[in-house]
Amino acid sequence: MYSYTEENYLKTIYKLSEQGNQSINTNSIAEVLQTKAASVTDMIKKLADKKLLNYEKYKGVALTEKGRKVAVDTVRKHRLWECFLYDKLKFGWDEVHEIAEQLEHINSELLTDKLEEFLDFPTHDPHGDPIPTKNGVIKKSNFILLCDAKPNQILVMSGVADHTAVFLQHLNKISVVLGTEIQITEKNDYDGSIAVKLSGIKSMYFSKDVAKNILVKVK
Amino acid sequence: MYSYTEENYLKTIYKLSEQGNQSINTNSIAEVLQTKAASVTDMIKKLADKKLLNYEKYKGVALTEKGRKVAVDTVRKHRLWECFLYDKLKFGWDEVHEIAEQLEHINSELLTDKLEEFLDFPTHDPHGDPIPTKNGVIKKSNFILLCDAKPNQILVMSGVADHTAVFLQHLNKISVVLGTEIQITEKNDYDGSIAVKLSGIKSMYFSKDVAKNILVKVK
DNA sequence: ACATTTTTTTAGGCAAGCCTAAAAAAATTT
DNA sequence: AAATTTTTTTAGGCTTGCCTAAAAAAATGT
Ligand SMILES: [Mn+2]
Ligand SMILES: [Mn+2]
Ligand SMILES: [Mn+2]
Ligand SMILES: [Mn+2]
Repeated sequence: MYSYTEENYLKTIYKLSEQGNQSINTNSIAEVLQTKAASVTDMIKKLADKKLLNYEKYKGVALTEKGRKVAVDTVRKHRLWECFLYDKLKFGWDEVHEIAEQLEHINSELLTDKLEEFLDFPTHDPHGDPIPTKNGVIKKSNFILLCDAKPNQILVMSGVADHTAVFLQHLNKISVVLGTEIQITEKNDYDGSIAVKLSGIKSMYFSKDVAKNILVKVK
Repeated sequence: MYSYTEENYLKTIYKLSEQGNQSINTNSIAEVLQTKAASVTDMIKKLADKKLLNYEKYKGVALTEKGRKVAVDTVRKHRLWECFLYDKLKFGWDEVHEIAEQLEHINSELLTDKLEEFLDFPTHDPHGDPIPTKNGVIKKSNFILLCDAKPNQILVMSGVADHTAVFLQHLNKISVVLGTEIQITEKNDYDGSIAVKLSGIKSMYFSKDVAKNILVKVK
């Protein structure tokens, strides 16, 4: 139906608009897709012709409902494949994204549905991100940043704000995975670092850089 | 490494050369790939530049060892994915090929290896075709055509010569699947049809068209 | 308000992969 | 051996998606 490239543009625009931005500008799309602004202008004209987004010269773009559906479906496939790679093939959570970038473009509705069933209808991917339903509904997670959480509560590690492999590998190293219980024992205003207790036993310090990229919910 | 299109050309040339043809001509490639001879000439020049095949004007092409390796690896991925779709996702054997045509181009050696392990190192795909090893070794099956088999022996259905969905669906209809035991009770020279007994009980007639597309081995 | 900087678009061009029509070579028929 | 048919290649052109350089518009600074 849509090309690999078209799906990637739509997905990028969708993600940028989820990050608050109302209208998405050319340069930010170019940056995410590692391409040039001129190429973005070319493509958004084509996507606008296909009614996948609304575009006014010099005013940025916004997805139409049709475009949003394609984008969300691509995200759905991406996250389902990440679950498959993580749960079934035993890839690490730092390895799944790159392969899912390829798999998300496989075009077969029946395959997506059967995959979902095979995985037992997962609600979140290995990074804690919600999996959109077949109808394009995506549940907004109410996770908070660990750096914004109150001390002493028992928090459950539920997602990441930084999806890079290096960050995920760092979390492996410090034994923080989805489901790990975290209790903030002390907050340092000076550098934003925090002292935590993991699983009620292991005491550690997290730098601000780490604390601001971990998503938690109160148990 | 190689594009979707390049892999498809190499796979097609490989399969044509497996079918006996020593040197592969332009028209036969065009026919399989549903394209024009002129497009084939374009592409084989590029593949020859990349040392994936040897090409002499008007003389046809033959894969180099490098080209054969790419082709066999694509076949390996295709058949492993067919196993996944059939064994794990419960697709019918008539449905798996089309989706595997997409999945075979996913580029990750680690993925292929982990998939193979997850499937418990299958030796044959859902159509009875052998799965090449990681090093490119492909075991030649010594199956014979049902129409060439001797009467009264107990034969085991082991593969198909016709891979089309309609033929596979017809086999479903007449309850012939991989592993079904077939005994020829009578051969009719006039029209090539045969009388058979399935699983030692069910008597049926197979037309020549059916009998010549079923591969069996003697039990 | 005007000048400068940044962002975006336009213009023109390139590679991959495809096409049709025409030319050239090879194979077949007479 | 010559004529005809078939196969293959060449020539030229199209679309997609990308690029650089230049022009135009918008945003920012003074
Ligand atoms: Mn991902
Ligand atoms: Mn993810
Ligand atoms: Mn197949
Ligand atoms: Mn097969």
